[in-house]
Parts: sequence; C-alpha cells; structure tokens
Amino acid sequence: MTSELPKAYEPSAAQARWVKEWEARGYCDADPIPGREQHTIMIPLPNVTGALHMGHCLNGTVQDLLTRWRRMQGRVALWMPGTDHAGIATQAVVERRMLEEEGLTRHDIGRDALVERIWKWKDEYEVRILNQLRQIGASCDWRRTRFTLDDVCSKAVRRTFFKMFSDGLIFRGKRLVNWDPHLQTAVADDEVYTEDVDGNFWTFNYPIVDDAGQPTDRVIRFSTTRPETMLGDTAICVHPTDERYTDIIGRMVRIPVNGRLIPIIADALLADKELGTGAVKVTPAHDPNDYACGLRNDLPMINILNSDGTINEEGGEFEGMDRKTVRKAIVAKMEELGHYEGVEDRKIPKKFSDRSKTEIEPYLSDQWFVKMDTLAQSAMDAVSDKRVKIFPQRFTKTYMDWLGEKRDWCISRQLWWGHRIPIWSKKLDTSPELMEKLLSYYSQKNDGRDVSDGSIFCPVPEHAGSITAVITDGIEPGEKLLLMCVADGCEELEQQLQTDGFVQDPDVLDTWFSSAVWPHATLGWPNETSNPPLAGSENSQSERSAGGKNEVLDYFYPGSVLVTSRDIISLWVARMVLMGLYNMKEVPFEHVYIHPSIQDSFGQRMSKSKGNGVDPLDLIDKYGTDAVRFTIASIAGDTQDVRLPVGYECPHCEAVTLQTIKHQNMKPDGGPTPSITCKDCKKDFQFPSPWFKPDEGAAVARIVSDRFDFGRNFCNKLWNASRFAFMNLEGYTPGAIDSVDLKTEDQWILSRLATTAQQVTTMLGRYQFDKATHTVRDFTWNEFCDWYVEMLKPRLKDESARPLAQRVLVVVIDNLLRLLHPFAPFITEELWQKLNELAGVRGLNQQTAAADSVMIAAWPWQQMENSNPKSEISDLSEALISAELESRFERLQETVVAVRNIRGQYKISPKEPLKLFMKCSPEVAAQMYAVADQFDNLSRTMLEAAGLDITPPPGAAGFSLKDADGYVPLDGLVDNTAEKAKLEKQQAELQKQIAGSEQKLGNPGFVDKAPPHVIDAFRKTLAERQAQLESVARMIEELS
RNA sequence: GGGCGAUUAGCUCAGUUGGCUAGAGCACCUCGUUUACACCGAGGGAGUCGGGGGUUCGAGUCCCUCAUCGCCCA
Repeated sequence: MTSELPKAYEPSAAQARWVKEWEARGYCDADPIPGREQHTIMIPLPNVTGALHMGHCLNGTVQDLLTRWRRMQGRVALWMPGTDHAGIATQAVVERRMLEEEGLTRHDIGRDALVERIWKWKDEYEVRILNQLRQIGASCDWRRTRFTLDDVCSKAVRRTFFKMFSDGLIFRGKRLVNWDPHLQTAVADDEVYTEDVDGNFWTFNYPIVDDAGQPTDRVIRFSTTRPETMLGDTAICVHPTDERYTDIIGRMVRIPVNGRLIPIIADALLADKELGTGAVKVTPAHDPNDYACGLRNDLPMINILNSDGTINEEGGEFEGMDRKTVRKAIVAKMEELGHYEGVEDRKIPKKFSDRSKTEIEPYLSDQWFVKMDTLAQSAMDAVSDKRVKIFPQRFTKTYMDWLGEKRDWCISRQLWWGHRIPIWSKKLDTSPELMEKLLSYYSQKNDGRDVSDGSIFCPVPEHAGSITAVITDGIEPGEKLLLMCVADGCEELEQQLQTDGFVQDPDVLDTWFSSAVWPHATLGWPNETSNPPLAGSENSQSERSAGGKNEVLDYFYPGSVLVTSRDIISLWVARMVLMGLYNMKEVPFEHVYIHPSIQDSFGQRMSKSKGNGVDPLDLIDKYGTDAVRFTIASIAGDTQDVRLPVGYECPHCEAVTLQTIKHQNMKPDGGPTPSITCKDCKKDFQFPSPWFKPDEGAAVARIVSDRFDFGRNFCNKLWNASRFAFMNLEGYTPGAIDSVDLKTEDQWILSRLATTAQQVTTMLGRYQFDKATHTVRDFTWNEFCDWYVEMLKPRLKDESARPLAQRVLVVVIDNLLRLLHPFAPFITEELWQKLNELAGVRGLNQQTAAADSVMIAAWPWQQMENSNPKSEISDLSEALISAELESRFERLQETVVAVRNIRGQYKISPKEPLKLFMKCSPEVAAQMYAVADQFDNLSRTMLEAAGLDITPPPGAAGFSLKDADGYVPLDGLVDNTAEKAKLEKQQAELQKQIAGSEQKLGNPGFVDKAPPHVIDAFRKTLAERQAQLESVARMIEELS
C-alpha cells in the first residue's frame, strides 16, 4: 500500500471538513465530570456591530490554543462563546444606516420598532462573527453560546441590579455628560472626537458690586470662547496666589445680562495666572472643569439648556434661542451694556459626536450610579492577595490605580438598545392611598423608622424579595419621588405598577454592566436549581441535573484564565472581578493574560475608525488558518505590541502594494469608488475598506502580509516531512523499541523531543506563546527535518534497519503532531488521520492504538498536577533527556558542517566522495566511529581514521573543533596559502578572545568581586580556547 | 498633566536575577534540483543595542536625563 499525500497542503478543504467533524463528534462540548479537573475560559464577548479583525484573531487564537492544550491534558475544557449587544455602538450603527438609507431617525419609528431592527442586525452579525470564530478553529462549546441580551443573561443582569439596589449600592445622582443635541442623547467619551476649529476668544468684564449690591468702580476682566454660558455662571474664579485679585476674593460681581450676583472665588486647580487675565468664569453645569470646580467649592449648578440645545427658562429673555444664535445675542448685549472688551481669532479644540457630527454640549443630567467604595476595595483585595493574578504582572498597576480612585460608576445610558433599568417611579404626592399603605407598613415593620431619608425598604410585604423601594427628591422643590425596583420574573408586579401609574425609567444600562456579570451569567446564575439551557436541545438532558442543583455553575465557576487586551482592564476586567465577588462570593477567574495589541506598519492601533483593520478571513483565505494561527501565536508574548505591515495583492498580477496612510484614508466622497494602480501591471484595482463597499463585479485586491509566510512555510515543511515519512512507512509493524538498539541519532532526537515537549509545556503555562511557538518550530525544522530525517534516509532503505527506524520515526511524528495541535489544529489533524491509517498502533514504551483524533489525544508531556484518564499515557519523560548526548551530537553536526565548508571553499561537488581523518581523544574517536555512516550520508565523507595517533595526511584541508581536529585529503587540490590564511584567521580570533579572557581574569576587581561560578566559567573557556589555539598553531606549522 | 510601555541588522521581533564573540524569521549575496519540501537545501554578509551621563570588575540589561512613538487615566 502506498499512501502518498498531495505535494502541498490544502488548507481550505481540511478546514471545512474538520470544523464540521469536530463539532459533530462533540469534541468541543464541555459537561461537568465529577472528579476531573476543569479549565474554563469565557470569551471576551465581541460586539455585534460588525466583523472580527486581527485583534480578535489574536485573542481567539490564544484562547483556543489554551483550550486545546488543556483538553489534551485531560481537563474538561470549556471555552464559552458569545457576543455583546454593545448598546451604544450597535444602536449607532443601525441608526446611521437607517438615516442614510431611509432618511429616518429613531424618533420617526419609535422605541419598539428600533429595537426590533437592531435585533435583526444582531442576528445577522452574530452568525457572521461566530462563523469567523469557527474559521479560526475555535473549539468553543457552541451549545452554550450566549448573548448579553438573551433570557439567561438578562435574568442575571436584572437580579444583579435588584440585589445592588436593595443593598443600597445603586443611587440616583447628577452628572455632566456629553450631550448630543441633535440625537438628543448622551454619548460615551469614546464616541466623541476632538477637532481644532476656527473660533473666537472674547474678553468681557463683570462689575464688582458692594455689599448692597451697588456697582463699584471696579470690574473683573476675563476671556471665554463660549459667551452664551454666562447665563449659567455661578462664580468667577482666580488663582489664590494671584496678587492682582487677592483683595477681591469673596466679593460679588453682577452678571450684566441677567443681573444675577455671583461670588469671586479662589481655586488653584481651575484658574491659571499665566493665561489671559488670570480670571475665569465658572459654569458648573456646562463645562467639565467648571463642574469639578463647582463640586469643590459647593457652587450652584444652573442648567441653561433644553435637551435640543435651545436655551431654557433660566435664560430669561434669551429663552428658546438656539445655542448658536444666543452666542451672538449675548455678545451684542454685553457690548450694548458696555462690558465688551474685545475679541481675537483662535483655534479652539471642540468635541463632536462621532455619529451625528454635531458639536457636543456638556450637559447636567440625572443618572444612575453604583457606589464603588466597598466593591472596588473587594476587587483590589482579590488581586493583592493573589486570588487573581495578572500576566504580565506590570498590568496590576493599571488595575489597582483605576480601582483605587473608587469613582462611582455611572450605569445609565440614554439609549433604547439594552437592558432597561428595572425602576418604576411615581411622584409621591399624587398617590395618597399608596403613601398611606407605605406608612402603615413602615410603622409595623420598620419600628416607625422614617424612610423619607433615602433608606431602602420593601413596599409590598407579600412580595418581599421581589420589590424594593426608595424615596428620593424629585426635580421640583419639595417634590418626593417613590422609586420601585422589581426583580426578574415578576411581570404581574410590573403590570400592577403600570396600572398604579408608575412609569418605568426610559434609560438602559451601560453595556459593561452586563459584561461584568458575564462569567457567571453565562453559566446560568442566578438559577441554582437547574443547569443552563443548551442551544438546539431544549428539555433534553442538558437541563436535567441531579439533586436540583446547577452543576454547570458549580463545576465551571470560577474560570481559569481571562484572555484580553489591556485597554479594557478597568472597564471590564476590574468590574468582572467585583461583580463576581459580589454575586458569587468568589473571583471569576484565577489568571488574566493581557496580550499585545496589533498595530499597522506606522505604529497605529488597528481599528475600524482608522481604516487600517484587516479581516482575518482575508488572510486565512490566502495562507490558511494554521499558518495564520501559528504566526499569531509566534508574536503573542509578554513584552510589547506588534506591528503588522500589510499590502494589497493586485488581483491581476499578484504584485503587492504596501498599504500607506493615504490608502487607509481614501474615501469616495461622492465621487467614484477609490482604486489603486498596480505598480507592476499598471492596471487599476479596488480594495477592501471600512469606508465603502467595492463596486459590484470590480477587481478587488486581497489584503496580504508577508509576516504570515512564517506560518505558511512552517506548515509546508511539516506537511512535507510527514509526507516523506508516510511514503516510507510501507511494511510498518508496531513493536517494542529496545533502547539498546537505538542509534545515537535516535537517542538524540528523543532527547530533543522530550526537551521540547517539556519546554513548550512550561512556556504555555506562563503564557509565553511566542517562545513556545519558536521552540516547537525550531525543533521541527532545524532538528527533526534538517538532521534526523536526513539521517534516517539510508536506514529506511536498509531492510534490516528499516523496522526500528520506522517505529522511532512514527513515535516522533506522533508526538510532534500532538505538540503542534493547539497551534495548528487542522494540518495536524489531517496528518494524524493519515498516520492512523499507516501506523494505527504505536508507542515508545507501550504499543497502543492511537486516539481517533489528535484533538482528543494525550498531551505529550505529563505533569504531576495533570493526568489524562481517558486516553493513552505519553511516552515522553525526563529519562530520555541527556545533555551529554546532545553535546556529543553537536560535535557530529559541527564536523559535518566543517566538511561542507571545505567543499564550498574548494568548489568540490557534493557527489565527490571525500576522506576524513580526526585527531582526537580515544573517547571522542569511539563516538566518531559510532556515527561514521552518517558522515558518509550527510557529507559524502568516509571516516578513515580517528584517534590520538593520527598523522596529518599530506595535502589535506583542515579544521579545528573544540576537542578534535579534522583533515580532509584533497589530492593536490589543496591551496596551502588559503588553508594557512583560514587557520590564521581562526588563530587571530582565538588569540583575541584569550587576551580578553586573560585580561578579565587578571583584573583583581573581577576575581575578587565576581561570583565564583562566573569566574570558573571564564577559566574553563579560557582553557578550552588555549587548547584549541595550540591545535590551530600546530596545524599552521604542519602546513609550512 | 499623571501612569505604563517602547526605541536592538533593510523589515518584523527575541535577548532570564547585569557575565564570555548580541540572536531568529523575512529580505539580500553565492552555490545547489541529493528519490519530503524552491513555501527547499548548503554557505555568507549585515547591528558603535535612540542620544548623552552615571553606578559597576563588567551594562542591550540597573539609575538619571534628553528625543521620538504608542496606550491608559485626567
């Protein structure tokens, strides 16, 4: 039977086949197995706004690598997939599209219709994203896929909110938000961009008044870019050490345009002596810095705007004017009143809303907050006492610093897409009968305690545990509001509240609120009596659980490791820890691995908004998933961010045009779709971009990056080495491998294989994916392929040597495929299947039938902590590792290289046989004889003689190794002058090194202070070099 | 403004608690189709480790400073 593989690996066919097959066989499913260790990773839920990019690809590769590795180690490895509703981002995308395509705003269609549209969008993109994940080989338990707005997660969010509210951790407060007057919503900081625009810098003055409020002869001058906000000024601020003003601090001034009296205050953080007049107006309700100043100095905060950006009733005569026109009116009025001093042109940084492109207005509004003091402290404690460890460690500082501020968390968002805040409110004074009911309840249950102070209480005793309430101040003076918070699963209560005239809060929760409970929400919390439902199998055994417990939650929580990027350490990681502690009393994961970010060739972070994103599927299409994963893994270490220069591959001639910033920014702008002219074939082509879709039927470039050659070349190498092996497995029989029969190269490759397995295992445990990848690559390429396979070739042709050679070869490939599987799952599976056909029973110590799939085979290195009860035990162990053997082999390699160099030097054909004489100790000579046939095989050289008594043959080229000298007779070909020059060069180098070492060892400072092992090492190398120098000198002598 | 990090070969990156002659892949040059692989093999050239100062017997590695870049938080 001959079983030849195709000459090249076909990634797409293998990927399509195994994605389906693994899932069908249930290899990715993780169900609790009592007594077995688990390994749990919760995916950093991607937003359903669009497609995945290279950052996700890196993130996913790392998680899958860990999951496959742990699964092979015998753990029940759960990788929980899912997506995030991503409140503002998703709603923004859908709204923008609606506006562009239909000219509709959300107010035109209403809340329910908008939410329905967003659900449709979500369904489409969720499928796309989960598909992309499958394409990168993600071995998620797809049955458990969750979405932050699905029933399971919603329940958890709702319960958490209720719990927090009832514990008094959620409160209502004011906050300055970025208000978009066009969309009439608050927007997040990251949805706001700043641009320098042409503006004016006006200077005005306010008259200082006396105690009676009458004008004095003094004024205070200040400059501003936003005169209209003087309607909301509540102070003038100067620096406390500014001598121009110290005497008037505490005096009052009158705002000319509305007559209000405001104080002159001193605040070193707001006022700058060097800037302008040194005095500034303070408008706490309409500027972030002024707001902070207002809080520090207990100033009134006057909101002068309506939500549409027009002036409200606080503006007096200006009420109803647009914020743009009121500015001119104010300036004119100030001029008319004689308080205008001048104006100059200036570039002014202004904030704009990403979505509507309108100017942002800082705006004071009612928001919901989570009290962070004790929660933040608990999350800090978890890291400081090492219940959660962050890798690399330096990121603990980011985490700690942010939590240490303990700033209350604003959780309300003025959006329609998200978890609606489960609060119903009603003005107390409009419902006397309810008030009556309440008060009677308090007097019974709360010992007559007055609850108008904001204490939490249960308003409906028969629903204790499902509803809590608080009384707060309303907007109107003296008004009281009754706020009711209802737990999950109490629809009738909600109905009752509606009937009673309560109104549900229109806001939704910050997306991060639901993300924060992700690690336990996905496992079914708060349901503690049954397992969470599985997709596609309602009511099957999935929900069944013995003893009325949620076994899934018990088993998989807490998780093992969170894999994410550093920009969401505070937004997400910290909040998951505190929510986990709050709801579960346990941290959500033991480790956090922060991986590098991917940048473009200019050091910019890859992101949609920069137009430099790369779709991993483009790269997978070009290089194959395994190549992409292998390359990605090779750059995921713990040091720094990584640059990924990409180019556009011409669809006509395949020439690559490197991507520049110009390409990233090309937009149609109403004109034709941008295109690039190929520098080689001069034809035009279009290219993928976040700004536009290529025209129907146009020739579109593919995004490529030669960094992925690294992985692609490796896969090719692995494929072909295996192909060679498989071609030589004819007649393979399993059988015991007696260690006395093993040749030097067999022992060496097994020693190197075991060392590699051990190192890779250690490195993966430390999240050093880059090192692990390079280690396994170098072993495969530089040791297995370049040396071992070459050495095996003659043995495979020799009938008597063949059976053993085949067995060892099979063992090495078997273990190599396992080691590589987490890095390159598809190609290793393809090869594993083939290997099973040819050598289904195999092993070093024990002959066993191989696993049906490499995905469920045992990891080749067993550690004490892990055992794999379901499958065969690995053969590799420390007993195989021998440093002495490895260094002995190195000498063989050096000898072969030296002979090859002589061929090169004298231009001798590789086919020309040569003779070799080695002058060396008897021990070394014995070792040389043991591998003599390999000199012939690898460098077509016969070892004629080796030993101390070798006399150099005449007319030979020579070389000197550390503990042996070699001579290759060249029959008059030899050029004595060149030989001499070569040796003299080596001699000079040795002398230089020896001089360096001697100088060092002659330095009293060094021998006195350096540690003994360093000094010994120097002495040893010095001695070796001196010995080698003698050899070299002698060889030069011999030539003369 | 505060914090974290980076700057090493043409490009992309490694470089353990300071210790012998600073490494790899790609690119480049020379040679080579030997029955796995040209996505290959055998060789080779290439870096005053961002600048300056300091500590030390010894600095790519530690400290200070300057420059440039990235990220997070104000």
